[in-house]
Parts: sequence; structure tokens; C-alpha cells
Amino acid sequence: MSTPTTASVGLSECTTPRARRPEKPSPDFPLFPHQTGRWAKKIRGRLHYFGPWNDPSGALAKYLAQRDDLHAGRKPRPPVRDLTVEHLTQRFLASKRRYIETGELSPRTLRDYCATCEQVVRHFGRQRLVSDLMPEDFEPLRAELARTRGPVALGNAIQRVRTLFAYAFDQAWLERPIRYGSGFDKPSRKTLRLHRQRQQAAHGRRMFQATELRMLIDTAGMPLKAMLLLAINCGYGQSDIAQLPESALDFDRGWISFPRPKTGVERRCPLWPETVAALRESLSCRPQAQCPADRSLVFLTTFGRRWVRCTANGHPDDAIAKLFSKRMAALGLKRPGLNFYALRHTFETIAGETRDQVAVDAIMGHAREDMASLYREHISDARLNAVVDQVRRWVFATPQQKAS
DNA sequence: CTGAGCCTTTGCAGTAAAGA
DNA sequence: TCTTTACTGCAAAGGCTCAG
Repeated sequence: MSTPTTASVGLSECTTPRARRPEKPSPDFPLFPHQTGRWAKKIRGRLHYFGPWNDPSGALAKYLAQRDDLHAGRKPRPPVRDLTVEHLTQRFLASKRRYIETGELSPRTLRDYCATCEQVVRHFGRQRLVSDLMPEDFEPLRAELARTRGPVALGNAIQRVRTLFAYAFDQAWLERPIRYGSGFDKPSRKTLRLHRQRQQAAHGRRMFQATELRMLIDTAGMPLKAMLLLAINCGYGQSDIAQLPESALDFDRGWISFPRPKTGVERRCPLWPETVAALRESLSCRPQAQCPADRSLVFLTTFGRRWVRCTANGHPDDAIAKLFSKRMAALGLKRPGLNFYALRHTFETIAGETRDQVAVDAIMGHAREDMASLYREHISDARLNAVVDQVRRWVFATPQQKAS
């Protein structure tokens, strides 16, 4: 029990700047009364404060709790009991930001984590203790997340929430993992399958007709025509195209060799004569690169920028998709789901008719980590040619040829 | 004033890599 | 093989700037 004077003395000492410095409670008390009115200690050359003069025992407790971390040069961890939802999100995001600095995390992913953290703090309240969260708390959160999301996005969001609280346990800020209960599961595979089917029924298949493709290719202007041909010849997506360096092109032999940026998987593909011609023409009128690093790129916008770029906060700005969508509208071909990426789907579908899925995957740059691919060192040029020829015949077949 | 081109924001959908 | 973690793709809307 504290003496009756402690509170009153403490109060006056805190409020009057001229208060007299207190004595140490005992000779071996590790802290000294700093002139700012707080108990302090110098550790590793830095002054640390542990609480007001009028609360020496509290200051001592705080010092003992943080001592090991401070002496080791670490930031002291919060006491487990006091870890609030807001505090956790701040630390979690700070940790992820460090990964951004080393290039180990994309800004886009961080942005998703930020949004998740904001929603979690809004839902549970800043001051809510993490250790206090129980399964019945997560069911309403899931309901809220589901209000604006479909099954896929809901699953992603739930996963991010789990990642957040898993981090708290991994950091040893919790004595045991958070229990979410069964009301916080990700949507089941069945739900996802049904959802996909409904989407397909609503939007139709993401496939072009050969006539539509020819119309697009014939009427497109110059870099777009080359892009279209690359997409349907090799299954290239927008980001592949935007990052394609000139060195990937071998016009003499008619091959393109460019590891997929997304996966780093090696990828080679024979080029159609039409594609070679379009690429040659496109290169001949390529604008000057605005940034020296982009000088080697095959495609640049009128302003010498990359066609697909990351904006400051990690969002892709995809000029190819926009230009494409404009062309589609102009030709009266626009329908939902029929975007530039659908060219890649079309390639895969038509190419699959060769029944050589391995060769198709190799061209698409799909990483297949099964045992067969590990043992399969090389796919012959003939197989790749067969796949590409199949698609070329399909695209350029005139109705008469089809009939014959 | 208008449209082109660029930039930013929001949010859903889907895929790949790593880990257990 | 299943789960967790991370990344990529797609759509749409609104704002800004600048040349014609």
C-alpha cells in the first residue's frame, strides 16, 4: 500500500516544474531521476525513459520488461497483455515496409496489407486487445469482408487477416495462436468452382473468333499490330510485351526467347513471318526512351515510357489494355471479358488442339514443377513449331481454306 | 472547349511460389 | 498434397494537363 503522500506529492511534482528531484528508492535502484521528471537510464549510448518520478515501481517494472531488448540494441517489444489491434497493425506494416526496401515485397502487396489492416482496426477498434479476440469476434468480421467481395477476393482478404495475426504469434507477442473458429474459413473449393461457372455463363468464354482477330490485326496501327501478333503468336500478355527487350528477338532465325518476367521461367517461341514483319516495322518507328533503362525495350509509348508500368503506390497502369479496349469498341467487337489478356487464353485454347500441352506450357511460360518437367531438359523446336503453326493456320485460314 | 494521354484510386479475380 | 504467402491481371471511374 502506498503512503497517502505519494499521490499528492506525485501530482505536485508532475505539475510544478521546480519540483525537487526524488532520491532513489534504494541504493541499487537502476534508474536515475532525469530533469524531465522521468526515471531514465542510458543504454548503449542512448537515454531511455521509463515513467514519471512519482511512480518508481512502475518505471522499474517497465525497465525490467524492456531491459534485455534495449541492451541487445533491439526495439523493446510491447508487453503481451497490452498488445492492441492498432499496435499490431502498425508493427506488422512496418515490418512489411522493410521488405519493400529490400525489394522482397511488391508495393502492391503492401497496399493490400494496408487496406486489410485498416479494415481490421475499424472493425475491432484501435484499443481492442489482440489477446482478447475470440472465435466469435471473427465471424462478424468475415461477414463484413464478404459484404463487398466475391468468394475469391473474400478468400484473399481472410488470408491477409490470418497472416496479420499469425505475425503476432510468430513475433512471440502472443502466448498461443489466435483461434478463429470455424466461422472464419476461406470459401470452399466448391464455392469457388460454382462461382467460376456462374462467371463464365454470365460473360461467355474468353475467346476470340478468327475473323475478329483478323479484323483487329488488319486494322491496327503500329505498335498495336505487333503487340497483337505477339499475343496470339506466342501467348504473350501485356506485361510480357511491355518488358520485352530487343535482345530477345532473333529475326534471322525467326525466334523469340524471353523468360517470363512473372515467373522467371525460360520461354522460347518461333515467330510467324507476319509477326517478324510487324516487329521490324514497329521497331523502325519506336519513340525515344525517356528513361535510359528503357532504351532496350521493343515497345515504348509515344512519350517514350513503358506501356505497362507501376505507379507510385504499386498499381499497374496498363496502356496496352486501354488502347486495346478502345480499338475493340471502335470495331464494335467489345464484349465483357474479351480483353487483351483473352488473346492469351485464345492462344492456349487453339494451341491445345495439337494435344502437346507440354509444348504449349513451354511457350506460355507456365511453370510446372512436377517431376516430369524437372527431368525434361529440352523440348524440340519441331514441337514448338507445330504448336505455333496450328494457331497460325487457325487465325489466317480464310473461309474457303476451311471448307477445302 | 475537347479529346488524347497520362495518373490515381478502388476493388474483384486468379495464379504462382514457398512451406508444412 | 494441401495451406499459406505473395504476386499479377482485369475493370472501371475520376482527375489532370496540354495541344489543337
